[in-house]
Amino acid sequence: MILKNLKSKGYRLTNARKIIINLLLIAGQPVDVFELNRLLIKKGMIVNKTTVYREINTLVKERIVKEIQFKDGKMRYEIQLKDNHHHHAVCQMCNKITPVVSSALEKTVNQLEENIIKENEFHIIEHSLEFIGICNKCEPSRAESTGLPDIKRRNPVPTS
Amino acid sequence: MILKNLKSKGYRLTNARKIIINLLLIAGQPVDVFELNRLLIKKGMIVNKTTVYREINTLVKERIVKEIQFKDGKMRYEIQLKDNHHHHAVCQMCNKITPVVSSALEKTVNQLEENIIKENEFHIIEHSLEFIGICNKCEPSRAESTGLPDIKRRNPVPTS
DNA sequence: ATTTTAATGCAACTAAGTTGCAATTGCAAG
DNA sequence: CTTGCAATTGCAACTTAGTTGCATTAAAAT
Repeated sequence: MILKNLKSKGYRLTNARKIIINLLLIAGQPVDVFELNRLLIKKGMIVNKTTVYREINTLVKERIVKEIQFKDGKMRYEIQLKDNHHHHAVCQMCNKITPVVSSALEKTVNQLEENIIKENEFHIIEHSLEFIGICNKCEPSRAESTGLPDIKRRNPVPTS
Repeated sequence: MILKNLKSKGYRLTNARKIIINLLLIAGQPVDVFELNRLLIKKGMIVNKTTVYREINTLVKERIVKEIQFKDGKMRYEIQLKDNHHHHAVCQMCNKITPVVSSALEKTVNQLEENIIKENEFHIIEHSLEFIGICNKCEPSRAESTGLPDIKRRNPVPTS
């Protein structure tokens, strides 16, 4: 369906495009370009990084892929499946990503968006909500160590 | 109070530190390092970018400053005042930032966080919620133009 | 005033992402 | 199935945010 949709819009179904879409579908969680490249190589395909970036931007533009930023300075990408709106809980230490779904939350957020549109006169296109924390697996090691978590961020927060 | 707090923890009250804190207090909205530098120069202070980055990281570490990412590839920083938890609506076109406050939303999010902690066994430290859209001022020009908004992003989404 | 150590500046570096351009390749039409 | 054209790709060089090591400077405690 994704491919057909793209084709109908004049895009070509190139190898790179098809494989990238497939990998993102399989991934099931946000991946960065480095990871995507690793997956491509594993599939026996070497795709230039320029192409990967351009391809992803095309998919973002066509709203097939959604961009997500955690705090490590790189964009991550996730396939947008219909009726699959969700958020993420990210472990500061191991970067493990857990999807978070809550209809109650969506309801409140949608309500709020309507209010913002009315009151602040601001047209909202989308929102991004991320939870940052420490997963169960990393929690013990954090308690043991003298230091703070081995946060994988571009801008590391030093030990307090 | 911020300065006293820092001093009590063994930090020195250097010129750069004091001015940076002041500028962030005055700014009242998230600023990036480029902007912060501009403000410093306007105040007659030239501070090396390394120092600015290091200073901000110190303030983040001490939870005086909060990091926020929109989608233009640079971190923004905002002073954390107590009882001032809020979110942001960002205009894709002009990058104008509007604070969003909603006690209903906080309530729902806190509820959700408790559930995540219980069910997913994930310890949540913080969350980030941003609304992306188009402000009133930019909306007309968008309607007129053939193309998409002049999105100020590192990874621009081309016109469809 | 002296000393200690945090903070600073500098220059060189890293890494994510972009750009211009020439070469390649889908794919539609004949 | 060949041809032509525009979309796509690869490459190399570039941009920009942020980092690091190290020598120097400057708070502030004594």
